[in-house]
Amino acid sequence: MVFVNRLHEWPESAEEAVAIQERLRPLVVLNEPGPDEVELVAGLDVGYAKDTDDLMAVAVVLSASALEVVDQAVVARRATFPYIPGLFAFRELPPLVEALERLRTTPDLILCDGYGTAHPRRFGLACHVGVLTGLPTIGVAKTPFLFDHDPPEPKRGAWTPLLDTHEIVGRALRTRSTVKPVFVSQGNRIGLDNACRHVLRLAPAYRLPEPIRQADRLSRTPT
DNA sequence: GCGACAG
DNA sequence: ATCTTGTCGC
Repeated sequence: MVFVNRLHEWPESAEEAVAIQERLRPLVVLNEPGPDEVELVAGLDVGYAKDTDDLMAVAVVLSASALEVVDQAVVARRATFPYIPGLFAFRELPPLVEALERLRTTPDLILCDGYGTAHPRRFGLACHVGVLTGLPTIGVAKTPFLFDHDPPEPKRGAWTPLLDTHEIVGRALRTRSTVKPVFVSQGNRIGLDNACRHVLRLAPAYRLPEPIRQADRLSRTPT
């Protein structure tokens, strides 16, 4: 089970949402190296229905050794916040929080689809989840947002920095040779080197790390 | 001012 | 995010 800090409320406007991000940002821990070995790793993802505001939030937990699903929770909900770039955590977080609370295991690490510190205010979804749970989190995104990067060498394991002008906010990490990289950033309580090491290890066969693949798969399951 | 912009 | 078949390549 994951205990989520409930001393927070959801915003009703974009201005409120930005204020919450600025208020919570100082609570993110970025100077911890993070876990060396992990036993249980969670993956989070949200699927959307085509013509409605219905969404499906999924939290799965895999064994780090065999990469097999050992726990899962699915929450179907109506979205309460619109998609706004930079604020999209507020759309996905309410059902994701509920899914996390419904798990019966406690992961050592959480992988989120989207960004952590690679965010206009350095407070993407992975940071937000990290602050609410106190657990180590990593952001894994499929596209670079506002940031620049050179293409990594076309070999699995190669990476280049993800840059906001001259500030490093994450990495473009190649998890499969000749395949478009994923974009990794720190969420909470883990360093960038270690985060990339875990992501690479958790993605032995496909572009996306297995916990996120499994969460994505389950979020597409009709009803 | 307009468009682009994690999912 | 979602709408979508076959097809090229390792």
